Amino acid sequence: MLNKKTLAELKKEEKQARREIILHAAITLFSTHKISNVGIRDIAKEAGVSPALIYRYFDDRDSLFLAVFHKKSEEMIITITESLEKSSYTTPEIVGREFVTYLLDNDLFFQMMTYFMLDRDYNDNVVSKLNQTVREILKVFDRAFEHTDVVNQENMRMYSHAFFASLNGIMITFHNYPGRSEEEAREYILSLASVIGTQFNTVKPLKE
Amino acid sequence: MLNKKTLAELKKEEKQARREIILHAAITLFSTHKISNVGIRDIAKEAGVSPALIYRYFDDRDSLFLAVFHKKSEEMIITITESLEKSSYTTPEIVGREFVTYLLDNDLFFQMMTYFMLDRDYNDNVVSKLNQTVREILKVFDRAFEHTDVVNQENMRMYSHAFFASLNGIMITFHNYPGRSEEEAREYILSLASVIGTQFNTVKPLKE
DNA sequence: TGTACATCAGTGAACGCGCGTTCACTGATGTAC
DNA sequence: TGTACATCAGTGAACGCGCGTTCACTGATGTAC
Repeated sequence: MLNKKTLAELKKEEKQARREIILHAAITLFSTHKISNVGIRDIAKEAGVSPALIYRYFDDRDSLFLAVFHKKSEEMIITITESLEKSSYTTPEIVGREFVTYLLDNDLFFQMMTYFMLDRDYNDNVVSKLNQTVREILKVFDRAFEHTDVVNQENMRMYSHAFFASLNGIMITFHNYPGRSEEEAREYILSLASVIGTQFNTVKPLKE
Repeated sequence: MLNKKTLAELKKEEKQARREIILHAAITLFSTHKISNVGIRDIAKEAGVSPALIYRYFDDRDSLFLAVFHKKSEEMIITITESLEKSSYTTPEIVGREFVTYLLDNDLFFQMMTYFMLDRDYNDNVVSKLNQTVREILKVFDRAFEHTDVVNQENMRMYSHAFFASLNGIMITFHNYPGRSEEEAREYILSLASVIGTQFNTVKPLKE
């Protein structure tokens, strides 16, 4: 009986392991190629399996892509959270620089985020998991505004959202800004993130 | 002689007119479908011509798309500029609301802007025309900061860029935010734009 | 004015390629008696 | 322990579709003599 249970568990773990292998292959390719240029055949080849096998582990292409995004999001949240916990206090500017630095150093997470932000016609299943992931990301930002002197909770979330969106915008707008080297773009983006962060350090109330 | 000249001119105008017909067909389709779902055949059909004909007027698909973006950008710049000239003074908050309102009312311009911002592997010709267009758009924002008390010209442009990028980010991040109706999303985006605009009305200097 | 030729807009079909997904099948492992 | 059957991971090829672009061709108009 016990033996049977263990075997079933091993089976399950094995399946999970194979899923991870496919995910890992996808991540490898996404890191070295444009996401939209990576196909199921490529991932299968990289993972050393047949294309058809992928459909035993993922419903479809979108689900696989979303799984990668979810995985990368979790990594991001852990990294940023740990990094912020090291310092005794948190300001929007600090969170902003931290987040943007992370985006610059982890292009894949950034690419996946924009990929899902812009091309929205997924099935319900994908959309609902996507929301969950986005909400988790936003929580990191909410915390940056917890100790500012904003009137109420609702306002706090608005500032947090505005800040998060602004940083995304800076990345999207200037990431590939032409005529600049990668290093120059990086510097400029960090400067702009500081500009925004500074404006948010002590938030100004909206006109009533 | 004079007659000949006129005929040549008419010929040229005629060619320009046909180009416009194709552009107009593209705009019609882009306005009612997702940009990435509109193909050359669709545009040709809408314009009432053969697909092959389009290649007499545009180098390739990207060039046609870019021409649409350029046209829409010019419209945007004119509309915003005229609107701003009506009021006696300009603040970042006013420009911000104006711009975001325009984006919300003119989805096509917004879609094209993000389309070109994210998928950057065009040929040199397209890239250079794209830059030109983006620079023209940025000028509108530079003007919003001309009368703020920023130290120097270089700083001014940084604030202008940060502001522009922030508004884009708000649109991109919350345009399709799920669980909200279109009207709710619109309200929320305008609120966030105001939050950002307010922060920028009197810009705070960066730490030295 | 008439004729031979050049030019060029325009066309529909075809090329060529990519890609998500499915199909029919194999082979190994597990299960029931 | 042995045998018949079920289950299921896994496969390579094929399906089906879309789509940017080009090809070979037509027909009208302009040009030179």
